[in-house]
Amino acid sequence: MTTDARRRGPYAKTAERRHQILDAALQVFAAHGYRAGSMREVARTADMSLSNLMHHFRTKEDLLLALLRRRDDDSPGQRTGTHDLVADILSQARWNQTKPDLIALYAVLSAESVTDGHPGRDYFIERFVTVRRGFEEEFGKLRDAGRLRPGVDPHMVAGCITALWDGIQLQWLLQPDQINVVAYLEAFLDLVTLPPDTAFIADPGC
Amino acid sequence: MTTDARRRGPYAKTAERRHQILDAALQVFAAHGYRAGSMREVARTADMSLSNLMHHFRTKEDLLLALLRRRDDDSPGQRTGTHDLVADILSQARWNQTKPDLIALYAVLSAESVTDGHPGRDYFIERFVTVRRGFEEEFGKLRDAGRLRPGVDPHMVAGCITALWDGIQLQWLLQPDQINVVAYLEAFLDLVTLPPDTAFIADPGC
DNA sequence: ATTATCTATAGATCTATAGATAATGC
DNA sequence: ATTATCTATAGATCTATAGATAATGC
Repeated sequence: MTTDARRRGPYAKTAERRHQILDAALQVFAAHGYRAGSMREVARTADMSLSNLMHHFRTKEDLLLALLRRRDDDSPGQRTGTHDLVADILSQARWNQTKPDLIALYAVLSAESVTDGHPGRDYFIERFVTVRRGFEEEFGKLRDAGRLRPGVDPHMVAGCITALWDGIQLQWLLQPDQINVVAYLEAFLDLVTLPPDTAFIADPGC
Repeated sequence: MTTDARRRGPYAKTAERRHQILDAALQVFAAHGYRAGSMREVARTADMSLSNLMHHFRTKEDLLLALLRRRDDDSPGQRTGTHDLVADILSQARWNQTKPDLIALYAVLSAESVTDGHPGRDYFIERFVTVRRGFEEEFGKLRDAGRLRPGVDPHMVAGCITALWDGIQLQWLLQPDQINVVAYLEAFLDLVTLPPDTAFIADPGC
């Protein structure tokens, strides 16, 4: 009844090897999407045999889910920096420009995930819920600090900035030289927020 | 030297047949994307043999491009209705909810088009340019009519609404019951525009 | 002795073509 | 006689497994 008592577990280098594989998968799925990206090419990119790849990740679906879950660990935490929401959003957007592969991965996979039987669907549903909820909370704080333009609803702003951000990054991926992601986000944030000092001026009304 | 003088051209029913095929392709590519959607399944959906399908569209790429180009003909013209831009945008958004297949097709293919060697890439680049330019012109008119909030740039609004619209539709495709596309668009438009009558009140300043 | 790695291959696709027959139009 | 349609198949994938050998750890 002892469920596999004599299991040894992964060797010392295995964690690093899996990390290398996920790096390769990121490249391949960003460049071709999940469906068109092949396990063979991931293996080739990671410099190993197909069988060895499939020893580490038993199915293609396992590989995708592991890749998606990794972001939630090693990404720079989506705005952990200062206590200024607007500045943090813009600095995250600036950082994104340095990782076009990562942006392409999420743009391509999130859209692909609406297709029939896509294994990433649940991940992206949950991710959108989480991201919107996080923004809503932070914009709520901003409103409480009197820094949100009157009448602006944190829930609406949260949904809008999530959608706007993804949408404008997609256009940027197609025309990197034509689209200034940061400028669009800044213009939108300017619309919904008030500058820190105006909080005093705005209150009395005119 | 006469370049094919004795060519007869397509038969009477051929145009309609091609239209049926494009309907099938819309279903298949919306449900699976371009790469994972197969010619076999398009043929099956259109109730014909694979070879017959490939007699009408010689390659899969031809089929995709024909499908993408068709939209520009038979869609309701992207806001031709009234002379009120805001109302037209919202009514178009409402109409979109009745065609989830069409929305999925464009969401999935536009993102897929950023992948290596995707045949739809040029189409989507041009489409985004056209859509943004159209919006910029229309929001420019709105500004000239004094209906744009002061300081709002038509170019920026054009880019923002294009991105926001696509982004929020993607979230709607994943969670149709949670996401109200029209409400988000309306909230954004409320931010950038002034109600028709306030134009008189707003001018003098306070 | 267990894990990591390899070569080889099974079985299921997929796009595209070859080559035939049926339907349509000059 | 040309176009529309079919069955059959070539050739190139792809995921996953079988079964062997090399490396690591108890």
